[in-house]
Amino acid sequence: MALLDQLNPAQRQAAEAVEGPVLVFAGAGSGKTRALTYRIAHMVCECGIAAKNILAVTFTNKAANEMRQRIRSLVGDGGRGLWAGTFHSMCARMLRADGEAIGIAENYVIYDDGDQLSLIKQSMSVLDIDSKQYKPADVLYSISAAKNELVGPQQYRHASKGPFDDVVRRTYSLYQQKLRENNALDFDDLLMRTVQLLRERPEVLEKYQDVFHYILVDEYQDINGAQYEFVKLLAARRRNICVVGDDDQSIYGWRGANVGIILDFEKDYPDARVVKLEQNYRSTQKILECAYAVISQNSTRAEKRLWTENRPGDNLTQYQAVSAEEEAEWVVGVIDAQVRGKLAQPGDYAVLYRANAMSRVFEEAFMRARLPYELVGGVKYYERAVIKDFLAYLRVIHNPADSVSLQRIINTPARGIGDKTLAVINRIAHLNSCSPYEALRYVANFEDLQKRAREAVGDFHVVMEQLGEKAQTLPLTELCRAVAEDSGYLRALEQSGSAEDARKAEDLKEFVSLAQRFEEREEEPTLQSFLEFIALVSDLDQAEDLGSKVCLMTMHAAKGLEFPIVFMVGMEEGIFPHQRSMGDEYQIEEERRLCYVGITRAQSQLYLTHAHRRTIYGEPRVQTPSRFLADLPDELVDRQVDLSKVLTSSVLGDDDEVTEERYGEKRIDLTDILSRIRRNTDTAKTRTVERIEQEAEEAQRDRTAKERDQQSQRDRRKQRAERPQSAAPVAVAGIAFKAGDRVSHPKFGIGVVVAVSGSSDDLQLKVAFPNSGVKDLAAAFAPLERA
DNA sequence: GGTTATGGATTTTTT
DNA sequence: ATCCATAACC
Repeated sequence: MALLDQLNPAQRQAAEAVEGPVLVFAGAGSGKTRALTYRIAHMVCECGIAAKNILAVTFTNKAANEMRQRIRSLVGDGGRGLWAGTFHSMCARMLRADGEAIGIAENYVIYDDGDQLSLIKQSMSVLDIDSKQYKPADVLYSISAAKNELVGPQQYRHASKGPFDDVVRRTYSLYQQKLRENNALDFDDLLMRTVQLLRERPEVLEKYQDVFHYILVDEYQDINGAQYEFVKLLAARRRNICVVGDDDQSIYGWRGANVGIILDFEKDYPDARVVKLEQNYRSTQKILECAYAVISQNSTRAEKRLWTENRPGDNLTQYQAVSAEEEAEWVVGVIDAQVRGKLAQPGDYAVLYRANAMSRVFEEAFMRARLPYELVGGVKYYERAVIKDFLAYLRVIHNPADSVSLQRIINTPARGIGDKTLAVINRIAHLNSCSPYEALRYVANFEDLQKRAREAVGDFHVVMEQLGEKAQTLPLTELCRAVAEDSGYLRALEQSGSAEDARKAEDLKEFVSLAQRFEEREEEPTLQSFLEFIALVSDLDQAEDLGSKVCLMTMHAAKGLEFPIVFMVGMEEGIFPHQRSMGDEYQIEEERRLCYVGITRAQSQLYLTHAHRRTIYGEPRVQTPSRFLADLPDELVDRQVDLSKVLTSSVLGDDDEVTEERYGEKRIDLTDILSRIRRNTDTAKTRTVERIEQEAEEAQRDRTAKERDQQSQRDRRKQRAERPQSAAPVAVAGIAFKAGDRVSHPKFGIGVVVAVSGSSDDLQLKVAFPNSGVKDLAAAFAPLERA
């Protein structure tokens, strides 16, 4: 049993409970993936279970790949045949194989959000619904929510029947019909229709039940109704179902995830074994304590508490900036100082924000400081217009019934086929009850149209027909090249002369080489498998050179990741928690979970910042610190609240913030803030000299150790989490300085303390000044003041 | 049929 | 502020 000896007792329990229903609560940083992979390895190597009888379902391709890889490295070829995939890819596969039984053609295409929206708009306009009064996006959202709960168009009845529900119901029916006509499924259909298949075709269900003897579901807190039913059906016979998740990290409720499902697991399976992974290997004690202080405010959660054998660590730092710009400057200043002082590398940092819109001011600050950064998320590769255009060509070739794609490309590049011509095409399609693509061939005889338009359509049709022929014979890459050439799209981009189009042309060429790589790698590189891959695998080209740069991302995007040093920025009411969540306690709880996720990303240091004034949608506003900041225990946070900022703007402004600053729901007046600040300074001062010296020395030792350390970057990160170099506070003339502090010097101006060394009598500070560079200063003599 | 003005809204986004 | 969509233009 040497295999499982490498797990802690709780992890081991999770791995050993092979038979029957198992619920694993896996807290942040508790070694969940480790427990899971060892569990599977144990099943294969020690229980004699064939890998091909195990199904591991995840939400992301990344998670699925990671699982596959780690299993392989544990058990080698024994792991061959393991079913590891996302819900959507498993469903797509099942529908491809058996969908015909419920009327799904084998060459169906998968519609993404954009495609869905255009089909919704199309449907609404047919139904003569005013898209100003009812926003298509809202309607789509409701339809999606219905599908996630397995409510079909017929059953769609809302409890509160209003005009909006009526609109949704009517649109829903037509939308589904249009999907059928286009031989398309949207993301939600993949799940809903698979459940339909399994419910209506017992022989199909049995077939899969006979394959998947053991089922494992990751991130179970994020599951929606359809996914729940899918898993439940597959597991019904053998009941070997192991689900893993953390209700405290459920942050996708707005996308249909239902935390209640994980909390109800024991109701579904009363004999379930429940394992809690509560030992955290990631963060310092203080970080975990703060995380708990926040999350424990939530009322609906399974009680559990992370603990760690890691060191207590540094206090958290809270910083109040004057403005969004100064907030970014401060964050970048701290990072820059620490990096220059060799306390950390850019890849050790993450800047986390609530919404992508906040990335910009940080990008600008990082650019000015010439610090390498990486924007994670944002506009995705496959969502770029060029790529979508090109894909639309491929999709029409594969499935001519796809009218959404046809509409996208029929005048891309511009060939003089506008709305009017398109309307004619649609009318012909309607009259002949054929698809718009088939209608193309009749346009030539349609006298209503100008000769020019008819010829343009004819030419386009010929090109597409020829490409369709080529698709039968040419391998994928060649086909892609032919499409790029014959469509005239590449030429149009190259000839346009604009820099933007030149970049698009490059993107397009890059996409062709991506197809080539797919062709070389895949066993069956058909057009169909390629399109499916693109639709379901969005994150193939991520995570390579990440690691040497500061990561900028949303807190959602950070889930599952860890960083030695984390900045959570924009900690203000209305931003975090977000304005649109503030009305509803349930949504506030999700925001709080998001805050918990953010905090638990940090291994050794955590900074929380908020701006006193911020321009939102072009309107300058005075901001209130986030209620989540008030949840943090005072003794664990050094709050750098600059009273002069508050006072200045309060005196200048005439709003009701004049005498009070709000900390969440607690209203406190300025004298209270003053006393808080004093208290915090005192805490810093009362640290014994020995203690401080010890920390400073430790930091120094770590630094020298690091020089020798030849481990890979990854290992280094880990180590830092366990024994991070501390920015040790040092008491000088009654003032505690630590790395990251802002100081002011009469000659050099404002700077940031980068490193501290020496004994209490002879303290040496390294201070980075933006204009004068890094200076070595003796704390006892240099005329330094806190800035 | 393509180009510029106006109005409106504006989170998060594993698939 | 800025992006997007529709509308009124050329």
